[in-house]
Amino acid sequence: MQTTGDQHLVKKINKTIVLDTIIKHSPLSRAQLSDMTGLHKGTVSTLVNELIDEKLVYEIGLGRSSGGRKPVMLVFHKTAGYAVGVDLGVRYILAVLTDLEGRIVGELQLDLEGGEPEGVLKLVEEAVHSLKAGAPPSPYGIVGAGIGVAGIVDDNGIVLLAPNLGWENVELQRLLQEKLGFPVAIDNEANAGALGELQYGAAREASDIVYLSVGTGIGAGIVIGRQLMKGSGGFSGEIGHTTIETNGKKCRCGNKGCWEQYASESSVMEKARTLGIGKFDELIALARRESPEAVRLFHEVGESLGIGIANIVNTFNPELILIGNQMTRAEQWIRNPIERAVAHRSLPYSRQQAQIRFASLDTHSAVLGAAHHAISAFFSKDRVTL
Amino acid sequence: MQTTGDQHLVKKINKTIVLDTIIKHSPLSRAQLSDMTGLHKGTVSTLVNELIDEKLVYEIGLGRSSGGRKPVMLVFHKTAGYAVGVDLGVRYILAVLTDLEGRIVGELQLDLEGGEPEGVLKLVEEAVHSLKAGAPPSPYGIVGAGIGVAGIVDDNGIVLLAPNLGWENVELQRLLQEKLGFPVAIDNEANAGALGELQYGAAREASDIVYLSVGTGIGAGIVIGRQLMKGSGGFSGEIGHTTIETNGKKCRCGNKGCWEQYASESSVMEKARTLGIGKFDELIALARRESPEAVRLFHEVGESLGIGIANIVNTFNPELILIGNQMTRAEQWIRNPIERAVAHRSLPYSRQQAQIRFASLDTHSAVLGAAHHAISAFFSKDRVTL
DNA sequence: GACACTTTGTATATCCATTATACAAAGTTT
DNA sequence: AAACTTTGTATAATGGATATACAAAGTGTC
Repeated sequence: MQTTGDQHLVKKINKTIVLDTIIKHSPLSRAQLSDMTGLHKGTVSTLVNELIDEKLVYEIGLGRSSGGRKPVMLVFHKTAGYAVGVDLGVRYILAVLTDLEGRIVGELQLDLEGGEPEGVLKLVEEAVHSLKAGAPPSPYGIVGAGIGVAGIVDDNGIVLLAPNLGWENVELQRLLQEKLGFPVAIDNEANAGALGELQYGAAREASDIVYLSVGTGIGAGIVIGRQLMKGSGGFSGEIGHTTIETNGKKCRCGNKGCWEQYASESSVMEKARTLGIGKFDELIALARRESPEAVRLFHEVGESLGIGIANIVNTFNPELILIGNQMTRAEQWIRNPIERAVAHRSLPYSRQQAQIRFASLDTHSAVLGAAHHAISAFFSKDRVTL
Repeated sequence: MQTTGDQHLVKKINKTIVLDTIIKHSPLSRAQLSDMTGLHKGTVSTLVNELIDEKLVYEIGLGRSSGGRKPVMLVFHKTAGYAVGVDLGVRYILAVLTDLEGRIVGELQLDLEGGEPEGVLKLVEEAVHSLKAGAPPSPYGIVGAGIGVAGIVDDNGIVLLAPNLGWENVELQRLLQEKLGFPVAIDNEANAGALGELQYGAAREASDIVYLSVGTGIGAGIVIGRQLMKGSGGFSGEIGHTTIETNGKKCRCGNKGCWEQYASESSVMEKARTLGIGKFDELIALARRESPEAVRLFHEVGESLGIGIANIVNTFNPELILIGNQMTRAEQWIRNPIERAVAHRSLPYSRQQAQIRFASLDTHSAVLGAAHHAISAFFSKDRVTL
């Protein structure tokens, strides 16, 4: 039994349009809203007044006249509530408190040494509580938390497998939600990153993008029509395990020649270790000092990255490919090799439209995406889009 | 200025729901419709009566009583109009006339030897006219034509490149529409095939599928949430040119190690030629007679197909992968090698959900998908879905 | 067969969004 | 100061959906 149409639905649709327009273009008058949305003046008035009652919008006073009565300017009440975003990495927990526009108002980072789910959960809980304590008073309080996890997450917020954390079948969503007392949403780290860039970063204007989280492994957050493509079980984007070398290096996953064996941070570090370099930071530092070996390693990983990116270009015809996570730090050395490989290996028509860029939110793509997930869940009750 | 909500929209939404339900479950009474859709009895009555006026639905008489007044049974008027589907292959033109439910009521096939767009267009036009002449009289007549082309097609129905036809920048949609006098829709062959299987074939119940057209090359029609994923310019699905062997065989596209160099019909035939076999039919015949060489060739191509399919499984997490076009004919020899390769090379969670099957419409996936495109365009004026 | 009960489908009233119209308030321009 | 503009609200009209009542046409039971 699908959702049918009635007046209530119409109102939801129009209210969504009005609120979205205010969020995107405020400050704005009712008259301007009517012009921009095509809704009748009276309709806009009614809806805006309801939004004001709900504390989601408020009036900031009069604007400039253009030959008549001065308009009352409206703005989105971005501090009507706050959201928490958590990036649950392998070696760290990064947590932020944001307002409803995704602006960071509190941040907290702590190191992690893997460990049992219970212990890590405790730490996450503490981090969230401490951020919550720092949140200014607001009508809605903390509207929810979003967590981005470096692992495979299913539709029910269960972490099926997080190899680098050593987790299997952890009911993260349920456990955290019980402890925190507000809604919790779980996503994998690449999807969270894609959401973050889509909403607040380099992909704000884009529609079809692929966000690549290049760290220990390679994961993709795939966005089609500004919506995450999650796959039938929520497992899509495990693109690091696609084969780019039929009889290539063995991978932990059981396959041979997986992309991430050639293009991930781990794959560079494996080679770097033969040069006596143990940490990614050191390798970056070496490359900065123009060490030919370090630069060569990055050139190699860049070419390998380019191969997989060309595959993405041919498969998805996206308008934008964003490279995120640790590997962004090597941008200056890998950019050219990537572009060369893509130029050689992708089809002209798709390549023309595909921009390749680096994540603009830096290390914060995933954590902001997670926060956005919470914010969007908060609004989703009253939202309908066509 | 987005579409806003009003009563007209509500009516469209509900009418769409009612018509879709009738199409899917007819024969059906108004009372049953009310139950199934959740719409009020009176609303259903009004909408059904309008659909009857529009000749899209009619009453076939009384049904069984279940302890009260007998219901009036309604059915979709599937012959209220007809659609034309054309599969414009490299060596043939296959055209069908279908009713509004996609059932074939006329078919026509002719050989093609490549050639200039003008000549081919003329042939297509003649084929369509001859099918149109055979269509029974109906309220709406021919509602439109859909064409599936073996090449790269953009959003405006321009065939940017059809290497095997030798075409470049042919304004197929405009040219045909002018000549035929009814709406024409152009798709590439893989997208058309995906649509066909989605609507009338093995994917009728599925939501996220990848249809692989494995012929001269390999193209994919990617369906997410029962919608074609077209990419930002309409060029998505050129999956045959993804790299599975970094330094592999050279491809016409300029890349090395493209999947279709190992897993397409052409790639098998290239090997077959060294055995003195010139036609795919011969190779199939040989394999039927259990020729070890022929069977070995198919085993090899099966394994290669499996590699790319595993990549698809990991990337998309689809519920269904359909293998279509010429290669379906080798099903009995390639099925096991494909499954073995996928089992070795894809991640367990995604693999569990991914069924791999062969196109159930056989050689007609694309032509029926093309016809469906025309039908759905005809209905789209009055359709809104949430 | 009479009676009670069900089921179907329509007719009419009510509800509630939007739009249309009118208008008051508060500007600018000449 | 007078004429015109612009903004925002109040009230009526419009057109959908739902709610209610009811007639028509069944079934089942004694």
